[in-house]
Order: sequence, then structure tokens, then C-alpha cells
Amino acid sequence: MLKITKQRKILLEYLKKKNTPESAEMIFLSLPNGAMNLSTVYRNLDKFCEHHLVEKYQLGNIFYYKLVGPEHKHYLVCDKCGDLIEIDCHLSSYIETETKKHNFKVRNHDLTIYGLCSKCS
Amino acid sequence: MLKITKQRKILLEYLKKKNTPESAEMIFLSLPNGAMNLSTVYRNLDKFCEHHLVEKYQLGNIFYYKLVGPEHKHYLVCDKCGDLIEIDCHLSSYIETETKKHNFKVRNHDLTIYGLCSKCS
DNA sequence: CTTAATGCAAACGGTTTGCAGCCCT
DNA sequence: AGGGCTGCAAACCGTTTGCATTAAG
Repeated sequence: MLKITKQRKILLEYLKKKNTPESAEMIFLSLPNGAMNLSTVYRNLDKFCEHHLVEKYQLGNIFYYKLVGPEHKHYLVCDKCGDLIEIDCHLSSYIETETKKHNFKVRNHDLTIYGLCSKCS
Repeated sequence: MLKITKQRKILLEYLKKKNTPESAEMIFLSLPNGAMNLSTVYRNLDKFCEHHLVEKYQLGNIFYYKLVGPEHKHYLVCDKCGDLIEIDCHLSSYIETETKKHNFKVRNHDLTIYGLCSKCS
């Protein structure tokens, strides 16, 4: 089970408010000074992932974390300003037919669309 | 324009044979000993990307490179053995409708499906 | 009590970069 | 001849890890 520590409460509370994918460093810098160590942020985010409380994405070389919501989502990433725009996932039937062809047992999937947002284009 | 050097010929020839996504290191290790430096592999792969000869993917912390083909493809990635299985992309209409909603100008997209391949499950 | 979580600092590893010399054109 | 390309080694940077200390159950 997951021990409830001061740091974990702070982290979960933060993630609950900001419900967009955020990097460990973004989170760390947003927290009150000295709230916890950067490695604690990393370790706890990974712990949360193990317990399926949080999902881990990857954009560029950076991992982004987000509380798992009831709905699976994807993101439009702006090349210029880096903004993330959430879109609904309607891929289940496509993924099912394609993976069945290869007898592949799906665990997860990840779609990212790159381009320019309305402000930047 | 792109200067034709010994190293670039070797690289392109290699990519042409092996038409699956490969990491810089995989490529480097596959080349005859001393064919070129690792940083030359990286620099040239990136150069090729700039010139749209090569596409750059990202799986885990590693970049994969592949000669651009006429068709856009996606990959099933096996959690266990790391194998890549190519599937066709049928996402254009989904992406078009979703991005139009947000006035987003698409440059590229990337779908990766994780799970277990037939051998490993 | 005893086991897991934390802080700190150092390591990691894939990728990038600075620089001197070399090679295409 | 000159600007791009290469090799080498060092830097980079987000992430991970080892270890001594602290706190949760």
C-alpha cells in the first residue's frame, strides 16, 4: 500500500488542481519553496504511476505526468509555444482491428499531434 | 545543399537496407568498425531529418530513425522484447476533425501502441 | 519497532556541442 | 580556397540511484 506522507499529499493536491500534463520540474518549481526535493517528486510520480493514479507521457525528452481521468485523452502540441490542447480519443476500434491482425495484446497507447496552435500560426 | 561524404553514403545505404526504425547507437554498432564516429551518426541523421529524408521517432528515452517512406506508418511496441511491428495509419480523418475544432495546423503526428507481441504474451 | 520515504549529492546515459583538422565542391 | 563535415572529448540535462536520516503504520 501507499504510505501517506506530507509530500505525497502536497503532490496529489497539486495534480488535482492542475489537471494538465506537467513535467516533474514544472511541478517542483510550482510548489512552495522547500516543499520537497526534486527526486522526491520523481519518485512519487513514478510511485503514483505504479498504482495507476497517474499517467506518464513523453514529449521531447521530458516526461509529463497527469492524474488519470475517466477518459483517455490525447494532445495537440504547439511547436512554437509548447501549449497542450486536449482532444478526445476515438481510436479504440482502429487499434483493436490493427492489433488483432498481429495477435498483439494492448496495454496502452499514445498519440501526439504536432503543429501550430491558433495563436501561433 | 547536402554534401555527399563517405560517411553519409554509408549511412544512407544502411538505412535503405534496414527499413525499420533504428536508434543511432544500433546503427553505429552495426556499421563496420571505425566507419564513423557516433556523433557523426547523430549529426547526419539530424541533417537527413532537416532535409526530410529521414523521420525521427521516440520510444522511451531513445530516438529512432527511419528513411521516410511513401506511406505513413505506426508501431506496436512490445514491452518485453522491444520488437516493433508496423501498422498502417488510418488516422487522417480523425486528426483532421479534431484539429479543425481548435484551429490547429498539423505538421506531424505520432501514435505508439504498447503491449505484448504474440511471442511474448 | 521496522520498513518505507526523504534529502542530498553524485552517477547515468543518450544526445549535443566546441574545437581543431580534413575533405567535398 | 573556403565552408561544411568529421573525430574526439567534454558538456548537457532530465532522470535515477546510493546512502544516511527521518517519519509513517
